[in-house]
Amino acid sequence: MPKVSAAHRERRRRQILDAALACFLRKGLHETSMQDIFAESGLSAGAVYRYFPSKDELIKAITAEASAAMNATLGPLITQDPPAPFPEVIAAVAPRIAELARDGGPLCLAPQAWALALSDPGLGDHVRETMAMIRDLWIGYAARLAETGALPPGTDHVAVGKAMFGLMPGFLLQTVVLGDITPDELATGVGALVRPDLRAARG
Amino acid sequence: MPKVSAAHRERRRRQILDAALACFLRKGLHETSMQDIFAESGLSAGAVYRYFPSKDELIKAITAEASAAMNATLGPLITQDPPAPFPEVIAAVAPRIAELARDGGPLCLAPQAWALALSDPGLGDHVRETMAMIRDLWIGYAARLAETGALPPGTDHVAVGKAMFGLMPGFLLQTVVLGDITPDELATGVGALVRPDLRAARG
Amino acid sequence: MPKVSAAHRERRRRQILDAALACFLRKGLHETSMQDIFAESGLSAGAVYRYFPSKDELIKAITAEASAAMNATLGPLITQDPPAPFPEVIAAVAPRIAELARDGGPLCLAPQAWALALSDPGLGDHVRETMAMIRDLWIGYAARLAETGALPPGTDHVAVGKAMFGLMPGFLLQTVVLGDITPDELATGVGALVRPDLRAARG
Amino acid sequence: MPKVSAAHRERRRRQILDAALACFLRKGLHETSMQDIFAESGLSAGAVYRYFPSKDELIKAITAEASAAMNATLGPLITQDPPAPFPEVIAAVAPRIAELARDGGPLCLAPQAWALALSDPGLGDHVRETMAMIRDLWIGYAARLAETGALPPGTDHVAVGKAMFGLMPGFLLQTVVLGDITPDELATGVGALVRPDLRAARG
DNA sequence: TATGAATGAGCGTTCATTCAT
DNA sequence: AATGAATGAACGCTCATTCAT
Repeated sequence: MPKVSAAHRERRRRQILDAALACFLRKGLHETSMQDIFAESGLSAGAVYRYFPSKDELIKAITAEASAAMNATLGPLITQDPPAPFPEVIAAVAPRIAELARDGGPLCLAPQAWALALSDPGLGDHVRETMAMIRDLWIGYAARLAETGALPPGTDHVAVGKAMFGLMPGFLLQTVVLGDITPDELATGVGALVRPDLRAARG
Repeated sequence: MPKVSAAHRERRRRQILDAALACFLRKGLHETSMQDIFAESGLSAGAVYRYFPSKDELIKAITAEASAAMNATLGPLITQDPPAPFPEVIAAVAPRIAELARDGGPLCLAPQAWALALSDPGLGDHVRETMAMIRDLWIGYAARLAETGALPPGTDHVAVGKAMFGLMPGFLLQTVVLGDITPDELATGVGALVRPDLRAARG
Repeated sequence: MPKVSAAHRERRRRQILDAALACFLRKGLHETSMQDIFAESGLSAGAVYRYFPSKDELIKAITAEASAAMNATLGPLITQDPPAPFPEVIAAVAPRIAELARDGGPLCLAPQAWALALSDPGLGDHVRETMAMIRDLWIGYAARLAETGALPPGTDHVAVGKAMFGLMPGFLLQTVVLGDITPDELATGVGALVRPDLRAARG
Repeated sequence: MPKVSAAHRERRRRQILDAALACFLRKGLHETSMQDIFAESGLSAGAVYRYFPSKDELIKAITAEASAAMNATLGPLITQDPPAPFPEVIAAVAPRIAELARDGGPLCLAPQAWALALSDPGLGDHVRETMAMIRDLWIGYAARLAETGALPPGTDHVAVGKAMFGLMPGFLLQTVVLGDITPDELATGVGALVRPDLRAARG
């Protein structure tokens, strides 16, 4: 019989996750020490370690939340059938990404997570899976586009999906690193680039 | 009057830079210790510190080399006037990026450099400048495209340049993290996406 | 008036002691954490601490059980009067020790207890008392041997008892550390060493 | 070309080993923290770790010194051919052991080393090897005794050697734990126990 | 009686950097 | 110019123990 309620446990978990996110955003993943997180959360070392067995697990949990947010944002917009025209999707997705990436949003950590994929084998797998999952959303979208004839017959929808997905890191990077791109700007730029029939109404 | 020749100093610098790159690629920027670099270079701590006053400077020098390589690759392809059609540029740029990002190429470090921009104020400025510089190449290319009429009059060439630039991090990431994209695939995907007049011959 | 029956309390005590012994044998005294014991016993921290106020007390209780087992084994064999011949005693004692020291027997902990005597003042006294008590058994045996004339008149029976006792740690150590001595071997070796009249029948 | 002389390095090593020995004797192997050793030696963490890569290696080095001292003491006394009579050997060995075990002598650590053999796999092998090596000295001695006829033909000299070796831990334990045995007492006790022909002059 | 969340000092170890030689 | 021994603060993590429930 648990000594504290599941709600209490969940609150503690959140408390730790919130503190960790704040620290990670402020100082970076590597530069944040566990002591920083203890201080930020107001909890002791032991308390934090009861909920997360290692710093890596904490990072995993935080990045999982970020990718879940990304999925939740992206999913409804690009899994609908028939698919919305590409410029519309970009115009819808970009502001959501910008929102998640502004000022302490969890997407600010994405570039650090990408870096992890290259230097930390353990966390790397996790990052790779997450990235692949989100890209699959785009590939699926491209497939639907092809099916509905918005892309010419014989189009390699996987290649198209990879290219579409590839716009997102670029936008995110310009948002969080350079800070001088707006969602509208992306929509405008992409709109000016793409073929007219991708702009056509659905169906 | 210098005690050793400039050539000797340059050789030493290279020796250190090569060792640092090897270590950074193998273990990551944060995970590489200065002692790793001493060992890899065969030099003593003092010797390395004579040439680079801190680990940060070493990272800066390495990332500067990577961005110089990127510039050197990109420059000739997109600064020419009149500008080449966009799909041709992508088809030319993608293999060069893939080459620089494969298997110990310096571009493998790019995601780690991006991450630095968000967590390390000192190195961040450097990364930001570098990134802005490369993006300016794309914005200039878009401007020239607009001038030559390949983009409709009134097109926001800055937005277009930002979107074009944004494809590169996405391609790089899929190359180094997921490892399952080819330059051809990017060219195909982008080709299927862009407007017919962007594909027209130059002039 | 007790809230739970003495039997219940005794059962709990055993449960804890059994778990502690299992842990101590598996990981060693120092390497075993209290949380290991909580897990092994299936009890909570609070429950264990209700029965044993500290890890030291748990160790004391475990080592007391081991030395009680040793006493119970040794006592009947060497306190009888008239005393049995020394080789016979060794031949009887060695297999019992080997049995208690094999594979999870409590005597496996003896060397760790000896070590404690030197590094932990609190537990040290307990170990010292225990050791002295067992040695007194041997000194008493030597005294009786002297009385019955199996040792020459004027023999320093304390010195003889100390020497006899001293064979036991050596045998135990070879059993649990090297694992390549049999009780028979000890009996053979000692038999070949001792004076003929110590081998004579009693009385 | 080394920056400091080999002599300097050896002095540092000694300084660390001496500090470690002092700490280990005072507080025990487990209870001594590396910080204790830094403080006792007057050196920084980094300095100590330059010479010994881990606490385990420090313990190995210390116990190796103790066993080397034991070998050096025992060797000349029991490897001579023809072998000295057993009581003489005991009378010669006991005071040397007592000396090494008194008051900060390295043999005080022996029981802790034995304990390690049972709880620490890494250090355990080292302890086992050491113990076997010393026991082999006794087995060799018993073999020579058998050859010279001091033991009856057909005597199992391995068993005799194991029994002889076994007296040493017992004596050591009584010396360092109980502190109430003298080398003379051991010699007396053993002398009263052994067969007359083992006391005969050599050859 | 029993729970188990919480504590926080302390652990072994690393590492960027300095400086006497 | 070059060495490499030395520094010492900081790291991620553990653990015997307590106490509100």
